[in-house]
Amino acid sequence: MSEMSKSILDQMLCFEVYSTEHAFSRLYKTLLAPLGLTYPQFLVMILLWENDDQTVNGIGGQLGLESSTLTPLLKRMEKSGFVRRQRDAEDERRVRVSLTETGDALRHEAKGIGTCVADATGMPGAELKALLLELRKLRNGLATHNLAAE
Amino acid sequence: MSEMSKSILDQMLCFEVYSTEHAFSRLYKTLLAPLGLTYPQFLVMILLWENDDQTVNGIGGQLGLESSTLTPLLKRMEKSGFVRRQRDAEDERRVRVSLTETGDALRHEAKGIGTCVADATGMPGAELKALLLELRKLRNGLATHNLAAE
DNA sequence: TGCGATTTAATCGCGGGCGATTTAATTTGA
DNA sequence: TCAAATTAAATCGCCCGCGATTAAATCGCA
Repeated sequence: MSEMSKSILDQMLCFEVYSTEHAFSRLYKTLLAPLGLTYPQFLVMILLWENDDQTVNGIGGQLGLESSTLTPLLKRMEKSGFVRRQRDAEDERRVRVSLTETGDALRHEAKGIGTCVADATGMPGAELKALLLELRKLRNGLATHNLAAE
Repeated sequence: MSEMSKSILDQMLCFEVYSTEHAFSRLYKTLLAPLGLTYPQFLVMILLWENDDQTVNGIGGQLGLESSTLTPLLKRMEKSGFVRRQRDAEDERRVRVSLTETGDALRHEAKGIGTCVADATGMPGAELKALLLELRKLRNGLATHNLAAE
């Protein structure tokens, strides 16, 4: 596959990214179901565990999600009892999202998940790390292009 | 970042895959909108352009999608006039999906898209190819694990 | 032969995901 | 000062994605 055209390469790459994401999603679904979290909800939790009390846009910026996606998602998380949503007193346009006791405690139950997934990949840490960096490069390239188009 | 734990690595990797997929999806959306296709619909078209007249399960197997996802998607594609859906006379359980004239002709209009995306990545072909192989490895690892869990 | 098991799509309900639009709060600047 | 521009979330309609279930056709085997 050395004389492959760029466009065929792209076709295969977009397919790989597409199906790898689905594979991750499926794996996480089974691991997260006992905790009562979905995969995107888990990503939000990771951000909040790292840095509690963030705005909707703040979270959206890090995950690349619009408020039209996040608002209903956060409402479901609120209903599940993991987060609180309250208007910022300083700036009433903003909604601040923060962990409840339950949400904070969930951190410990989620402890083993990462290692479990890393093992499921069947790839050594060094290789995963290299892949991570390549993906970041790719994403930055695409993001730059998406921005330029506006 | 050399003494990173496997679970942190996993967190970052799943995030990268997640957001890279979204970045691809957004880019394709803008490119495909003029053709009247969505990104998953485009993936189906690629399969049919390569190999016309496939069953729902055949397509689903290649894309990793369930009939519960494909049936409505294919119905929308049929309504758009790109494919035909008809019961297989040999085996009435099967539904065969085939290109219409319009769908086949669309192949030419989609010509430039691959190159366009490959350019948008801002990465040289060799690097993309290497990334492709790494992703395939990762996906196969995850898929194997998902199967083993059943 | 005929009946239970299997296979194939379709359906349903729910949770994402986004573009376009709306509403409300804040900022800007004439 | 105060009206226009901007910003933050929310809402709406549509498309995807899956698990669970269903309906129908086929297969397999006693």
